[in-house]
Amino acid sequence: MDKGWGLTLDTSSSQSLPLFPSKQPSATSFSNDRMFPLLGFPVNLSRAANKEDDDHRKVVGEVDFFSDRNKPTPTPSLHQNVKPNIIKKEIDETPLHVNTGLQLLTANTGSDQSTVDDGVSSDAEDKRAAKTTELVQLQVELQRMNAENKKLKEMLSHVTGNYTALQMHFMTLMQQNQRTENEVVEGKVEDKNHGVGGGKVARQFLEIGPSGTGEVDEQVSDSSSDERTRSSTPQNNNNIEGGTRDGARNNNGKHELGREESPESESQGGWASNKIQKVNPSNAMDQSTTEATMRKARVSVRARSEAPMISDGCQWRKYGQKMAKGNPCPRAYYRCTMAVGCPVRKQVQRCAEDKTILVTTYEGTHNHPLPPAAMAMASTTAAAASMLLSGSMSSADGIMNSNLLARAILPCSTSMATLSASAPFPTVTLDLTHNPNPSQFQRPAVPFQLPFLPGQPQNFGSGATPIAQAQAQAQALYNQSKFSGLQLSQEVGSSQLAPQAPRPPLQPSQPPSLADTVTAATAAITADPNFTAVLAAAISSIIGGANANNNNTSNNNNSTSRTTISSFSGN
DNA sequence: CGCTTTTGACCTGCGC
DNA sequence: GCGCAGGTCAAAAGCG
Repeated sequence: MDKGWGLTLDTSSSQSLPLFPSKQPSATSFSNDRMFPLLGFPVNLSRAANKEDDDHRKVVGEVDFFSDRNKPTPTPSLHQNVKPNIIKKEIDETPLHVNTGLQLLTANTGSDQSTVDDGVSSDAEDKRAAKTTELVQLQVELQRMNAENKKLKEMLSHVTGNYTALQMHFMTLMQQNQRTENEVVEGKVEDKNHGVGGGKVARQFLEIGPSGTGEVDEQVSDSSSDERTRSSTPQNNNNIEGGTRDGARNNNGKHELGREESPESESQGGWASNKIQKVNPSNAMDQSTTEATMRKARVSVRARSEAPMISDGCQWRKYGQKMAKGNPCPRAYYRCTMAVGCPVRKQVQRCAEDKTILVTTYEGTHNHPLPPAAMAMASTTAAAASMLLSGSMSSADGIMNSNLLARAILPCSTSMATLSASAPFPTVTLDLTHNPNPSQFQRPAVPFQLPFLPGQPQNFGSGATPIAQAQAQAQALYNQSKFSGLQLSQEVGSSQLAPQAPRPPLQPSQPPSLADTVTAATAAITADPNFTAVLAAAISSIIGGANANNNNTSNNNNSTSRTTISSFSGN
């Protein structure tokens, strides 16, 4: 189910794992307790018990020595010899334990007994006996709750540890993947600079090999061997002319060699899924299969926008446009131009049903440093792809992950995450076209904890607390999104914001106007690359998102979380 | 002049 | 085998 990582969290129900108990109207309620860090776990750190204990003291005729409410009891005669100061001192010297009001009750019991000792009537004795019995019961209950509390904390610690390990494992995999891609590109550039031919032809020559047989070229670094393995298909053995062609399409009618000159098709596969299916069934099959699946993963974002293309912080170059069947709007193909050989591509097309909806589909991982804004989207796509593929490869269509993903995304973005691992390309679709919930819009559900410095280098993979980084970023960027997004919405509405037009600096002081239309706001938010940071954080902090969702479940159910498994057609 | 966009042609996979 | 649709390429055109 979950790749056997040793951590299974069924976030669909909070009953199976009582980590997050809701408020209970018992004498040991957590109602006045502090929230446990990270997960909102309630912990009773107060000396004085909560309101119920307070009420209980009133019932048993106790004196509240911890407040200014030291009023005479209803039976002052019973307390005339009581010395509050002495009792308070006694209580203060009583060792305190976290999560318990036992000592207090014990002290109060003693005080109560000392008070009752002065009484002589049988009624008083009966009452005292009843109170004593009740107090004993309360003490037992408190002890039980203490034990349960301790167990819960242990469970929480265990789960947190597992989650941290899982998070680090995920980040390690992401870094390795990124490093491999960088090595691939660097190897190509190095080969190209060595002057064997030049340009595309040289690269093709090197990648195919001097003989043009598609065999492994010794001049190419080991890091790129897998890509050659992918391109060195049995069919490539027939492409003898591959090494002599002039860079145009080869005579064999096989365009795959011509695509080899496109590094993105190799390192990431790009949209050229056909190549991936030609992997040589050798011992590299297992590795390449996983990588190929990784390369095929897509992240699609549906958003209302009047702009021709959403601004995601990257530089794109349009390399093609096609009319897709069933859609009068053309589909544009872009590739990232921020670095030579960046494998990331995206498709942009308007929805046929609603032309105000812009569908942007990303594939691949950047192999170069990114600005923070672009980092957000890159992290989002990478994390979403990894999340999607981790489910598609091991579980039934990533149902579990789809739940987690949607739960993580939805509280922040009011979007609908649709995952499809059974489609030709495993695709996660973030539908941002639904009406946002104002309450969610204003308050991120992810429990942000750390301050965010916009100027700080953002490295999702190196920090010991990547989740905290992501959360912090999400908090800050989310706030920025609320401002800059609305600011952009005005531009969109007035001047039809041009794609990739330089955006004015953020103006946090500008008051957000939630009275804008939903369409304009969504379009603006989507156009703002900062928005994607929220998604990145949400995906990265998948568990946190689940917890947040869990909290939402216990507090309110106004989340419009909806997870569906569908077949993404790409249109 | 260099970069980007446009656009027609080509290639591949898939279904019939 | 043929046609269709998706995806890509590269020459030509456009633009600053």
